[in-house]
Amino acid sequence: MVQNQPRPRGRPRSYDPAVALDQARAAFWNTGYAATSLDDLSAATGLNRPSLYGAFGDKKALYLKALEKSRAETTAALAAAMAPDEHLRAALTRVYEAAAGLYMRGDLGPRGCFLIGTAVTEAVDDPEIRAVLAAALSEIDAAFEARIRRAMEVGNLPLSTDAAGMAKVATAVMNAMAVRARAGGDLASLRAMGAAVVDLICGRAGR
Amino acid sequence: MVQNQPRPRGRPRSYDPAVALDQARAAFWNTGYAATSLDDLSAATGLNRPSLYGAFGDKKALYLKALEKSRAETTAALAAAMAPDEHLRAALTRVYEAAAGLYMRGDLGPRGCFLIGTAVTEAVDDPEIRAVLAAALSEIDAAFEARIRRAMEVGNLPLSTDAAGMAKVATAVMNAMAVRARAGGDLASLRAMGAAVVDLICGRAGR
DNA sequence: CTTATTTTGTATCGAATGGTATGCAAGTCA
DNA sequence: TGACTTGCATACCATTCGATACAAAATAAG
Repeated sequence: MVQNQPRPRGRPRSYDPAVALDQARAAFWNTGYAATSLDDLSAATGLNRPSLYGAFGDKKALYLKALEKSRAETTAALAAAMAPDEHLRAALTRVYEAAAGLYMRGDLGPRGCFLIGTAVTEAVDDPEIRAVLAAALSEIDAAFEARIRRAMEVGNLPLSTDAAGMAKVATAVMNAMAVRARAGGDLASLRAMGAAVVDLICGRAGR
Repeated sequence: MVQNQPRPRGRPRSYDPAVALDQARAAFWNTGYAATSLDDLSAATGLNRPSLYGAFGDKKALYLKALEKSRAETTAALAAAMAPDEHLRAALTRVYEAAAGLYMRGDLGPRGCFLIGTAVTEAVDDPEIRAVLAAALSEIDAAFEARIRRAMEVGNLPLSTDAAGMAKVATAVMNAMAVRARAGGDLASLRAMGAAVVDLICGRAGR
């Protein structure tokens, strides 16, 4: 928290840039990057076009800010969820339950994960978007892999486990849950998918 | 093959609609539905706009035809790949190897699966696209599940196996491979992901 | 040949797009 | 108070968008 910051010189802005960014992201989230117009973004944020440009730059820059925010939030949330010392099964279950719940939210309908739902389409043609998406995926992989290695050290998983491969599968299920949410899948189906991969990773007996 | 069909009345069309549909799909595949303009489609197919309309209807109808074709091809290919009587491990390995190879192709760069790469973004706002995507996913699930059940009957998997859940995980990895391809992942990484889930499903020993 | 029928190419339509110039409003600083 | 600085709102710009009207071209039928 920055305190006692001297009031800037000119007219104060009438909105909170962080809030506006979230609102813009919500608009992108529903309809994707290409199909979301500046008018849509203006309506979603309450800012008119010139203010949007002043605050975030052009449409692409605004989208990249939203994308980067999602990447950071996802990585942070995942790290936090996997931190506690408990059984791997408990950690993974909590992660997938949380993901399923988050992915089913959305004003217009369940909209999954922002990265999967919007960046994947743009990634082929746009190197910047592709780079952020790749970074996010690799960070998610790393978080799962680190947690799996911890479980191996503690003896919850055999030492012969292919931690990297298993982590990729764990990430895959998270990504696929986001896909299913956008495809209209119900919460129970998402949860079942999470439970199934937890059983595969931790062994079904471990219940 | 329909033979001896009487030549239709008016001026013959100078293109093959099936080829044109594939070319249009290739354009959508790269940049997604919203970002692909009619000019792009016209350039990709060699048809001018009026001919596109005559052959396929408006942009949305053209996209839906491409989407439906992808759904049908995917389902058919999957059914064929899983038909032979062999070990589950062999069948799954072949499926993932084939998927990885297909997903890494693309004129502009690896572009994954058409359904995942283009329909997921549109699905929230468009019920028709969402329905095709949901149908495709559920058909893929069903194909995996049927194959897993066969393996259970033959004794390749324990009878206590959660076939439906396992099938969802199998689908998830296929979907995630498509995501990774668009995100710039290399072929080896895709193959590793496939191998990892095969090990998880069939047991690592079964090599 | 003429006529009927269908496709193709050009040219264009109105609307929506991303982006911006300009003047007014709301503050701080001296 | 008055100069200065910054954000806001209206109006506008050129371009691109999806879609179509219309006439020339190509073929079969009569």
